Amino acid sequence: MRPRDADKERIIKTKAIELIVKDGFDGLSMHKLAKAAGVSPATIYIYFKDRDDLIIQVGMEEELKMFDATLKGFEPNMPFEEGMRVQWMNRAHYFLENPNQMHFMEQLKHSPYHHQIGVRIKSNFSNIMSQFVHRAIDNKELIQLPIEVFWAISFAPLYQLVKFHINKKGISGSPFVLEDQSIDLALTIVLKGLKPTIQ
Amino acid sequence: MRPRDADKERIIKTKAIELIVKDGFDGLSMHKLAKAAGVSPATIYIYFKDRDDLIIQVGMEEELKMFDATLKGFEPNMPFEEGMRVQWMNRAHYFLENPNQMHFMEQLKHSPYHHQIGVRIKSNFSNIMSQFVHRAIDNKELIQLPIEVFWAISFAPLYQLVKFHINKKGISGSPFVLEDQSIDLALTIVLKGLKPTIQ
DNA sequence: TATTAGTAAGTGAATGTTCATTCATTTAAA
DNA sequence: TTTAAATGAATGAACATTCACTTACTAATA
Repeated sequence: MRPRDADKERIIKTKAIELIVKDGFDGLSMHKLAKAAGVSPATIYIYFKDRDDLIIQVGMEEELKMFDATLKGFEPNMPFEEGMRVQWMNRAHYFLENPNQMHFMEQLKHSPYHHQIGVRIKSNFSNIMSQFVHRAIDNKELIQLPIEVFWAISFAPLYQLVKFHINKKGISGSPFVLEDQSIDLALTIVLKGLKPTIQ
Repeated sequence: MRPRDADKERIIKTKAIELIVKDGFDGLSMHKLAKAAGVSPATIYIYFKDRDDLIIQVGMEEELKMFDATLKGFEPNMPFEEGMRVQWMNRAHYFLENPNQMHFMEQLKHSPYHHQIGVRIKSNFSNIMSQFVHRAIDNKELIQLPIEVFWAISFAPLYQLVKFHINKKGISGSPFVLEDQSIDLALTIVLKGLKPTIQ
């Protein structure tokens, strides 16, 4: 029996992300993808049931990779500030080193495919975050607040900064490059908002 | 001479947004749109040069409407906290009342169409915001920081909360409804982070 | 070790569908 | 009567997917 060429699945997935980032989901045709991957259109259907299955599989894989990267060196029982710093740096570095993946994930997140992806991954991840948040609240390192509010304040600013960086443009369309200094500043402000005021 | 039916352009634009929100840019076909709008496919081409032009025109119109809504009752020389509160409430209410538009704008923002839209609008808007921020910094109501960092911290959390609300799901996929109380709490935290600490 | 049978990988061309866009014609308002 | 709006059918390109076929590898056999 002839074995599968592991590279082929890899290159198909990679090129799919590239095409989607360049031309949107609109721009992902199976013929263009086959050509970009140096493969027959029929070959794609050996690895993926159909176009939707391809997009969903790629989405799930990327989501998983992102979570892995995010949680590197993170423990839910870390001191609050340290845990936040680890998460920020993990995310920032992963996104800055993988702009295509970040861009793809953002497109996916705002597309109708999103809700078909990754319930298992997400709930596992959010369990860890939930532990982290509740421990920090109990320890009076973090004010009392719903997890969604925590999430929005903690990470949405970082994502926005990375998006500016990836688009190479800030507000008003002026050139923008994200420096470590700005990441630090933003994190400091976020932490100041989230930590209880000492009386 | 027979005049244009103003309703027709209106309904084509509205249905385009609906279709895109439901099925993504992928799902916007001119035939489906024509059928949804109760119009011949050829009619669409009276109002719009082609599919791209339609998307871009709709995008520009929505961006403009959003900015108008955002700036209602806002003056760049307002006290910092008051200005922030006005902006938050304007945005929150506009998005919550126009979930389709919000969803559409978010899809657009992460698509390849985005960079073709609204340089003029954006730079006008960001001038106003820039004035507001610099005045607040000069007045010591706001710490010194780059405008992109300000933007990311100030508004990304609100957008994230609204997205949770529109998806009806928080992190982990648990049901979520955005209440005024959470908006207030989030704004309070953001302001605490942004305002200089009194020594 | 050499040969071969079996099997799934891999293919290019073909299929039928759907797509964006145009065209010849009709309709309705000025 | 004139003019542009409005149309349904037509056009050709691009689309996702399939199919009949070839290729390359494994493993059983001699």
